[in-house]
Amino acid sequence: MAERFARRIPEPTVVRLPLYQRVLGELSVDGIPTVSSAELADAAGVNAAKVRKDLSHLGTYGTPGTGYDVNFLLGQIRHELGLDREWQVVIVGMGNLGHALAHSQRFSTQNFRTFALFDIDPAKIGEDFSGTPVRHISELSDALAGMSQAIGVIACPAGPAQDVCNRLVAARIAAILNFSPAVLTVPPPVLLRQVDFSVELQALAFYIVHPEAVTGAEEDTQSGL
Amino acid sequence: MAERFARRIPEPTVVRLPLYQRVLGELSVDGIPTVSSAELADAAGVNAAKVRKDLSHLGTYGTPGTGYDVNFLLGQIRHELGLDREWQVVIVGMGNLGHALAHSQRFSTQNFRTFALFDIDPAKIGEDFSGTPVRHISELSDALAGMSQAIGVIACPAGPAQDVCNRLVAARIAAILNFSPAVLTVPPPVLLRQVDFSVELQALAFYIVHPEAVTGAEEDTQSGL
DNA sequence: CATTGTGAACGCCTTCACAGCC
DNA sequence: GGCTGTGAAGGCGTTCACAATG
Repeated sequence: MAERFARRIPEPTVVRLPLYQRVLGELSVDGIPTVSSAELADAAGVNAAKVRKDLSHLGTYGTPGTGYDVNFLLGQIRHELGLDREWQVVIVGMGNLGHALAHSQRFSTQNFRTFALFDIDPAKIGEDFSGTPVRHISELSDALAGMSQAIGVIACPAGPAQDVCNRLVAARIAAILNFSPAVLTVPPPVLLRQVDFSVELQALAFYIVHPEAVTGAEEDTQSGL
Repeated sequence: MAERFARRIPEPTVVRLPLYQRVLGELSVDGIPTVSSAELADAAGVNAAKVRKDLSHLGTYGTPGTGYDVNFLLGQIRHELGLDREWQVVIVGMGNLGHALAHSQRFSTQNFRTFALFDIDPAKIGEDFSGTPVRHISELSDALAGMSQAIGVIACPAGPAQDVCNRLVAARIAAILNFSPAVLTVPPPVLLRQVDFSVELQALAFYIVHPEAVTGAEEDTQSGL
């Protein structure tokens, strides 16, 4: 059922797969039939050895002397990332960030379907986002009833974040993407990832103050992910 | 001038410093005088050994048997992160995400001052965000003239992102935080960091599809950053 | 006696380099 | 000849464990 012996894929590789997926998608649209690891590496801003090692974790898909078949490799990666099925996403917290995420092309693209929106503020209930109404957070469990592998996005302030998180967990969410600046705790097997703007901003400030601490980017002039 | 012999601080540590900074800020507000590495670790969602090793990169600030002085350590970390000075931030791209970032408390807090907003769409020019007007991107160089260490935020679509990036570089920006799903190239010594929502979403999807690939979180039930 | 700071061991990802294959 | 796949080497952060210390 799974692909081969399901060798474990390192997390750094997992995070680069979406990058390759995006680049391959563009190549596919452009009708380019094959890519070498060097070309793919260049477009993705990494080095060729890393690309080959990453792809080797998925299987032996390349052809020596030629490279990789763009469409085939794209399909394999999309499958590996689960992008060949549809994912239900719920967003909790319809402040400015929630608005932005709900409107985002990128959430609706790639088979991530924004399925429901929630807030705790009565004033926001009922607002409509291209057909999806904002509902009160107390309806969360009902809305998620029967969904087996939904993904929750927390876009509320840090204060209520753990409470929202608990509600999502209680509603049997499979995974949570947390945009609030709060350290959250979830029980297994619920998955949790964090996106924190201010951490990135502070990291940039650190490296401006400490230029000597910058790890020189290699071949090209770009900083890695 | 610099702190001691400016030992190089590993990037994973740099990224955790903002986390410690936040937790210590809360402890400070609560009037708590000291923390042990175990307590700090717990609040930050990491383990105690990591906290001690991280902090040891800054200096010998702890007291055996007692722990760390909250206010003193907070000051040291804030200094290290450059948070004891003010940072000018410009945002390019005033779509939904740009709106959200411009309004965000977190950008205005922590001494990051949103100094100017830009867009290429004439319809958006002139809109006002709590006193900061949206200007046309062609004014970027003028607006940044004389600023030595400004930080640029790219919140536009992938298409124009490299062009925007080039304009920021030409305007002598010190660092760029890129929210667009594009691989950007900048010349040194310009710093670049990437925040990509859809990568995180796709990573979550991957781990839902491959539960066996999840690296079990240790002590507590939380997934790391 | 609780807790720090750190050398050493460990694990893991990255990079190298080249045999193998088209 | 060009390029992949991969074993081996290298580098680096994490974890361990304990001597040192107030």
